[in-house]
Amino acid sequence: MTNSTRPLNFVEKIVKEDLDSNKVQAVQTRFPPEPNGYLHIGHAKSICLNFGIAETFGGQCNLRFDDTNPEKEDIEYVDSIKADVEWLGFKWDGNIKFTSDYFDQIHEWALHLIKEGKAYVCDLDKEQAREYRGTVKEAGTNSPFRERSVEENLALFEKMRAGDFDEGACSLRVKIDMASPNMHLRDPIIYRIKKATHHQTGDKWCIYPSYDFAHGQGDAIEGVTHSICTLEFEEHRPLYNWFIENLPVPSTPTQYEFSRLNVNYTITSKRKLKQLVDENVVDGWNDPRMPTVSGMRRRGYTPESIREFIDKTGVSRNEGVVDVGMLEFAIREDLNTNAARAMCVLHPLKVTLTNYPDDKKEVMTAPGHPSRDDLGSRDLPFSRELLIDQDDFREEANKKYKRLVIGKRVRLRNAYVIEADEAVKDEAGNIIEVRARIIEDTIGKNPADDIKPKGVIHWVDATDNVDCEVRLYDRLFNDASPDAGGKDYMLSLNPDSLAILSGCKGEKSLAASDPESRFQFEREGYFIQDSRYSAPEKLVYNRVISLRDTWAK
RNA sequence: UGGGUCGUCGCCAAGUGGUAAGGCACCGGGUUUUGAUCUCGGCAUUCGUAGGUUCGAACCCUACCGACCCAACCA
Repeated sequence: MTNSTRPLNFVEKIVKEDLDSNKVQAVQTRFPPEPNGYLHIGHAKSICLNFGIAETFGGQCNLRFDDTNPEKEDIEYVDSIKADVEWLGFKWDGNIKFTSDYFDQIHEWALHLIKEGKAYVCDLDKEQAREYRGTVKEAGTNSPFRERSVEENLALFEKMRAGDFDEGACSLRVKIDMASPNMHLRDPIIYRIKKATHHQTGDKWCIYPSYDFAHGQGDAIEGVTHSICTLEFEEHRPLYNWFIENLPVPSTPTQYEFSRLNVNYTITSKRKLKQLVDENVVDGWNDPRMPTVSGMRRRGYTPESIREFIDKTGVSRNEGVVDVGMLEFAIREDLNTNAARAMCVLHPLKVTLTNYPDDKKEVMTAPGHPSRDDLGSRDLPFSRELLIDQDDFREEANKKYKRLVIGKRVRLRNAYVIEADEAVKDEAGNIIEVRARIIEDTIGKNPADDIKPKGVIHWVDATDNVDCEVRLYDRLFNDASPDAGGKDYMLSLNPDSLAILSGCKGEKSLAASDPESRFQFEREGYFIQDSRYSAPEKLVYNRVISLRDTWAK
């Protein structure tokens, strides 16, 4: 949600000014992904910006697939992108658009340019074209095919279209300036031969327009007023404008650039993310450790938290790196107020309450949330044998340790205060059981002798509980900038990014919970059932994020 | 000896000639049956550096330094 009190970002200011000055009547934006991969957190920023602006200024935002390269694109991606945009909570206006919807029009515009003497078919191959283009510091040279006649160009382009040439044999170029300091203006290629089947147009075409020759035109056709993209397209803007000025387009959109989102300890490059998937470093594009929208969704992030994170992170032209801590803060903030509480013991250790009758059973009642009555309450069976976490017991400890210690007391959350008497060990010396006593009449009140416990620990009944598997995630990379300066990010993978704990014991109420609902396992963190592996007979929980821990080990 | 863009607290980010918002992180106090939450307080005499203009500059000018982008028939 857009925070109404925050100042407008620079793009919003431009939109507001254009609206106030009547430069535009209504704002029209678009989110233009290429369907060649899954959406990640960086795309989420673009989505929030484009849809967000339309929303706050009463305009519209289209979803348009920029599908000018059939070799890299696939319908699978089209579907996942649609699902991700919707999940994030945005609705595009009208039908979904495809740049390929405009191929006929774009083709006509290519013809228009040829007739105007502004475009020509060039027979230079890739390598030759590169040589003629010059370098970033040296001017290029005109192609020897630059002065072909309009008739010849028309005929040649038609042969390209008809499939008479092999891929790479020639291309259609626009005649601008081979000496321009801007490389994109050195007679850019606007149509190339690709004998590939397109996911939308099938085999209708064997020539496809380039990004530069399609994007702005698509914007113009859709009446996009503000074409928002990332900084690397800045140098394309003169070309973008050139086409808008030299073609009889129906409207005149303007391109604005903002800096893309970078998050430390994270990579956001489709190619690199794909490598993690292909090499099975992760469990697919939606692995809970992936910065993809689908991965974050499976991890347990809420759409609200992602939108909030992006809002707090701002929009500017500064190339910065946002601390993952901000993302973690956003999801903790959301889940703290919205997730129901529950108890789950991750590393069970048996506690026998020696002064509690073997045949006695009680049912404790605990609130679903400390401050939200609407989240109801839950019943917690309690008996002589309980389970607590191994980390919550020590035979002896210093005063800083606020959990169970022999001879000391601790509060069992939502139940009695207990005092430990002895630790039972196996032959190897491992503690396998703690023998303790309850202090009578301490439910909801302090001990009568006024010796108050220092801490509170969570627990679960030793038999009346639900078994589950818990997956603890940590950052995928140990390096804050895994791929900076051409570093090999595969070398900084965190070997401990996933820890699978089996035999965890959760409180009884979990068995009946909705697979989609998120919980705070008290004193541990926030969890959600894993959409891939969890089943009613075998619950699997993903840890979304741990609780903030100032005690820090 | 090309062009473009950017440099405000550890991180993100307002401010655009009138004397440095906010968030994250961090550090303290209080509350607390989650070492959580909540709450109170602290946290840039300084805006990449050096000059200049001005009564007054982070904002204007000049030079310098640093970072990023551009030589796919990718987007």
